[in-house]
Amino acid sequence: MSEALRPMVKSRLYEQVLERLRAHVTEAGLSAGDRLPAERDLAASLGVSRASVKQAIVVLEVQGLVEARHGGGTYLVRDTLDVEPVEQLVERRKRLPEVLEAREALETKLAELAAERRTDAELETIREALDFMRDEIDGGDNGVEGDRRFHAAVTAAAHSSLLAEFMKTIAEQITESRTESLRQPGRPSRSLAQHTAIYEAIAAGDAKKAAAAMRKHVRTVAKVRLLTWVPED
Amino acid sequence: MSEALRPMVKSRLYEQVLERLRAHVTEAGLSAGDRLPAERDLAASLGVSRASVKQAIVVLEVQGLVEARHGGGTYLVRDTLDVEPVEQLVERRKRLPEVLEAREALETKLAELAAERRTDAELETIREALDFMRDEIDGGDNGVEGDRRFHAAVTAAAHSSLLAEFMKTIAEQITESRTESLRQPGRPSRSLAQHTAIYEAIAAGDAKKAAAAMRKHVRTVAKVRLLTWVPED
DNA sequence: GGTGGCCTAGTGGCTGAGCCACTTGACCGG
DNA sequence: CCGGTCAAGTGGCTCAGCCACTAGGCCACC
Repeated sequence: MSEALRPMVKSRLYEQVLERLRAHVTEAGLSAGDRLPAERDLAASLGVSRASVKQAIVVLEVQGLVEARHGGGTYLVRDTLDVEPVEQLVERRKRLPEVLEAREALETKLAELAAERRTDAELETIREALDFMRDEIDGGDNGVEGDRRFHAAVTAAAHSSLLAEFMKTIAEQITESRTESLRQPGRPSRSLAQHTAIYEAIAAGDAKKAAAAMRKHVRTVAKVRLLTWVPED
Repeated sequence: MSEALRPMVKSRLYEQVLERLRAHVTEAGLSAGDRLPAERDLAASLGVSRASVKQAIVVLEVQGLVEARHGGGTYLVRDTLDVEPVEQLVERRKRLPEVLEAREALETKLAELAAERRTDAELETIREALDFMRDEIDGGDNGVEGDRRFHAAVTAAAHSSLLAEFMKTIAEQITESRTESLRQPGRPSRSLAQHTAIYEAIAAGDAKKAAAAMRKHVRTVAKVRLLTWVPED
């Protein structure tokens, strides 16, 4: 596998402008309310066209970091142009332990809510996911798809779009840990048992037991993941 | 009152283009992988300059909704251009019950982690917040600022930037419920007692007890809030 | 019948010049 | 001192055009 299939992402010009802009704000020690240089000046000093500067400013505008006043200049909204969005936070691999903590917090509550609110149809969907996982495992697979469906179904049954949204932001990282966890010998069948326990608590409408079962399950996954954890960079 | 103080939010042109673009994708039934019309065609059919179309596309690009390939066209990454960011979700007032659910999920875990990880300095900060709240209440105030500081200190002591980030997205809503809760007669002193219990569990390093105390506290707040809850729109 | 190279139309990336609308602040007359 | 005016500065937007790159058809060659 050579470097032939490298990322090869040619940085767009406005991205470079963005970086220079952030650097400028930091170096010049600008803070909220301060005015940025005029677009024309920025274009000239950065050696790019005004259109490219404009694109960068538009990006900062939609991110709420800057406010452009027609005829009055462009102003900083915060003390920095650096964005620390959840997405970026999640990017860092070393944050995986944090992701698993967050998962425990969220899914425990989701299981509790699901036990209280699930409709019969939603319960059926959860059951189907469980069956699917069982079939996968019986067929020699590790049941990762059934696992995914199960948790998705529980999340849906909890009827909390806010918690669901939080889950979505860490979904990718969870997928990683799921795959890794289920690769451990003997894990799939034990995982199925844990899922079954969660299902039964939700079916019975026992919120407390559902939460406890989910917590136990998630902690098991986290433990496996942490054992194989190797700090990076 | 004339129309003099109209909304006055002059929508930037690229924002209008953005809307038209989203509408087009929906109406034309485009899905992931499909190609958008060429920039020149879009500019012509929307009656704007190519630069404005470009700004809109740049916005979609940084949001990861679209992928522009130099010389190869611009392609949809998902089935829609609509974004449902957490912020937007939180905006809706009717979601407040969900916010309180999320708060319980997050803060319970935060208290647990704080009990395990807090440094002595962080514990001291939590204690100071508690003292501050007591002084406020003794002075006839409702202790809302001390309350805020307390939860902020616990969040910091948990050392989980991801959970902290989630808390930040619902911070504003929590402030509302906090104020409303502490306005109830007799609430401030009872709230102080609950906070003290949380503090002691964290001080003792008892994660389980800290989580339980925090859960109880948050549920009390949620209950008050829900009692005064009046569905809107 | 492939197979590989070439060529061209189409497309995004970017520029430069320019006009308009709006803001700001200094200047001037009362 | 006040109020109006005006010019410079600034963002909003357009137009026309060049370049770099991609995709797909075409053709010569094997």
